[in-house]
Formats: sequence, structure tokens, C-alpha cells
Amino acid sequence: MEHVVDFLPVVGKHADTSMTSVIVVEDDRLLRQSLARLIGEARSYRCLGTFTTAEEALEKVPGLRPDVVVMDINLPKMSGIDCTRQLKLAHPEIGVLMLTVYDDSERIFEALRVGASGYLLKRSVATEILQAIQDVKEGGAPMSSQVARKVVASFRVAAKADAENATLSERETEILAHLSKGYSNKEISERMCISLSTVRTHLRHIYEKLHVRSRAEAIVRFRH
Amino acid sequence: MEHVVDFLPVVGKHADTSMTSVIVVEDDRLLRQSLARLIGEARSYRCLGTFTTAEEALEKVPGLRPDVVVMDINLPKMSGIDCTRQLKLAHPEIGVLMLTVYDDSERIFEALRVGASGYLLKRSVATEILQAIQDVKEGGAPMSSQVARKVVASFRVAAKADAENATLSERETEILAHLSKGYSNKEISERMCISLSTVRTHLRHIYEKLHVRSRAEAIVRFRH
DNA sequence: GCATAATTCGTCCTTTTGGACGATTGGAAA
DNA sequence: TTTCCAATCGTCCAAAAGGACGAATTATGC
Repeated sequence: MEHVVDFLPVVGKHADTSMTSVIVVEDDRLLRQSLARLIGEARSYRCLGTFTTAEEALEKVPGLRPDVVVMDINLPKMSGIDCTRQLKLAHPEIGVLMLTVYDDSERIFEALRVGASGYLLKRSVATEILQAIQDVKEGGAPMSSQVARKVVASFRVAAKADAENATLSERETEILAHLSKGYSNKEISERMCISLSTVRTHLRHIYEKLHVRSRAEAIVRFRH
Repeated sequence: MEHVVDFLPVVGKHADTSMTSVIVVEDDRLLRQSLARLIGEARSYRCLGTFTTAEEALEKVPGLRPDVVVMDINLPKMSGIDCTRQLKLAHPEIGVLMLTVYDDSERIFEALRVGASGYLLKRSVATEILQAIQDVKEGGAPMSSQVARKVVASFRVAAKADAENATLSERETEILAHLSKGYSNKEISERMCISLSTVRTHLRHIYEKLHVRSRAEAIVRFRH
């Protein structure tokens, strides 16, 4: 960790509920330092620390318990999106604000999908940045109106996808039942008298609908 | 299928409860034919058919619903033991009598462990064979007194092994808990801070103790 | 009749899992 | 003290599973 402002309350900046504690994860040194300085110097904001990689952040952020993590969407090795996914899995209470240099809808969507609360363009001015952090802490979702519109549109898709969750088709339901008895794909194909390929196609559809990535997860989901 | 006696009742040999229907799975042509003839000609026995491979037997035996399958322990490709395991999994009501040329304790134990009811030495005489088949149909377990003694001894081991089922070690229990949440080996290794190798070693031990062969089966077992 | 979904089968490729081993360390029991 | 077991890590190999596709046929709803 390059820059730790402090771990104990500082005179005139008590760690009470009015303080917003922030972590910055950004590999570019200039941007990282200017963000840390901006946050550290602002009234009622504290920068608990900064990290340059997703891996380091994942390891140390949970112990620091920040209100908000400002995360570069584009980090070396593990991306900020993957980092956000893992962080939110373990600590859903921590708000994540994505940092991106340009209006990359695809990656912003992906980030929001894995749990980010909003995003900031790197060219944003100081007041916007602090306001966005505050919004995230208070449960808001700062984003541009263009992106907000796209997000609303994507929610329709998501809602549709979720409706399909409940409606596994007949064959898919049969296969899920076999899965949950512990049978292998080969055993299922034999019992249902269909090819292995077909079993696997059904499985892929089941995984998509249930939002899982393995038979183990599907079994768990099936058995509540 | 080489030899199908009949699928419909034959005059003087009605398929009532007093009839014992048998399937023979044996790759040696001479032995297969002589067994089929012996069974077919005996009063109150019917040979529903014979197969030369485990694979063929697995496919067609369920449709024939025999009382007893006489299974060579030593078949080409898939062994009679593996065939018995699969057959008993799907159709526990079908009795299986293993055929072996010599008193191979290890393999006979294995066969009994996977669900065979008893065994026959190939040198057995006709009356012994028919009596053994009848015993199996009636829920008995025909075996030589020497083997019976060993089986009793092995039950002590098995009882010990089963006691160990309940006593998964601490780490094994932790891993099983993670399994049953749908985590992959990699995720488990990260969450428990141990290497992938160690997770897999624990898993192998868990599978041995629970008598399962996949994580899906282990999850099902864990969740009753 | 046309769009949509379900069902079926396939290929190519990568990752994961499982089986069969060996080996080390540390602690507990005989 | 010796022996056993739990826990740890590893290698080599084979089988299973999964992802990303395409594609054909048969319903089914609008």
C-alpha cells in the first residue's frame, strides 16, 4: 500500500457516521495520488488507503472496511470488474464506484452487473467525484443520463431473463432433477435416451437461466 | 443378444411368481450356452437371455426385468463388478450372482461391496447353481463358508469404514460444507487458504468415506 | 404464416475434476 | 518409542464438464 492516510481518528476529522471512508484502486500513479489527495483533503472524507492492483485490493480492502471503493475498470492482470465481483460477493455492504476514461457502455454494464453502484469518468471534476462517492455511500447510483437510459433498457432484458428462470422447460426440468440425484451427463443421457450432446445443450440452457456455472451450483440452487 | 428363450409364457412354464427369471452375462461361449441350457431346462427357471458384454447387459437387462443376473466377474472392457455397480444403482431389486473361476477374495469382496448378492465358482455343479440362483431371488447370499468367514471379517472393516463415514475429519467437513455451497476446488482452496492439491486430496478422502465418485454425489449425500 | 421456443445433435477447445500414486510434517495413541 | 492418522503438497494421466459456436426439426403462440 503506497499511501495510507491514517487508521486512527485525526483531529478535526473523526471517524463518525458523517465521515465517508474511501479506498482508491488505480494503477496510474498520477491519477491515484490526485484522487487520494482530493479525498483526503475534503471535509468529511477520509482516504483509508490506495492500491495499484486488484489482487492487493481484494486481500486488504475487507480489513479496512471502507464505505466506498473507487476502482479503475482497467487494471493490470485481474480487471477492476473481476475485482468488484469478488469484493461484492464477500462484502456486499461496500459501495464500488468504477473509474473509466471513456464512455465504454459494455464494460460499464458489466461492472454494474457484478455489483458496482455507479461509475465516474476520469475527466470528472473534483466536486463531481466527491458527490458521486457520497451518492454511493448513501445507496445512490451515480451515472450519466445516457448510461442510465441504457441501464434501464438492460433491466428489461434482465427482467425477461429472470422470468425465464422460473420457466425451465420440461426437458430441462427433467435434467435438473437427474442432476440433483448426482448423475453424470453420461448417466443422464442413458436414462433419458438422448445423446450426450443434447444433455449438455440442455445443461447450458439451465446454467444460463439459473445464472450458475457448474452442476454443483445448479444442484444447490435446485435444493434451495 | 444371442439366446432369448422367450418373452411370453410358455406352456407348462408360466411366468408366475414361482418362476425364477434369469439373465446370463458371460463372454465365454461354452459356459454361457451351458448355463443358459441348464437354466432353461430346469423346472421353474427361465433364461430371459444372455449377453457377452457388460455394456450390452447394462443396456438391455433393465427392459427384461429378470429376478437374477448371473454375471461373470471378469468381462472384456467393462468388468462384471462395474456392471454390477451400475445395474444395482438403477435396479436394486435385481439380484446379482457373480461367476468366478477361482476363489479370488479381493474381487469377490469388491463385487459384494457394489451390490452383488453372492457368487458362484464356475466349477460348481448344476444343483448348486440352481440353488444359488434361487437363494438370491429369495434374498439369500450364496457363498462358500470360507468366503463367508472372510466377508464377516470384512464387515468389521466395513463397519469401521462406515463409522469413518460419520467421522469426516475437521478439514474434510469444512470442505464438504464448501462443496455443498457450489464452490469449485479453486474457490475452496482460496477460501481455506490451502493449495489446490490439498483440496483435492481431502476430496479424495471424502469420496472414499462417502462411497461416491463425484462432487455432485457428495453434495446429494450431504444434503440427505 | 411467421416469429419464438424447445428439442435434438454436433464440433472445437479449455478448464475442471477424479484416480492413482508418493511424500512430508506434526501430533496423538498404543 | 513406535505407529498411526490428519493435514499438507505434489506429479501424471484420463475422464468429465463447460464455453462458444452452428444447425436442424418440431411445436406453439400471435
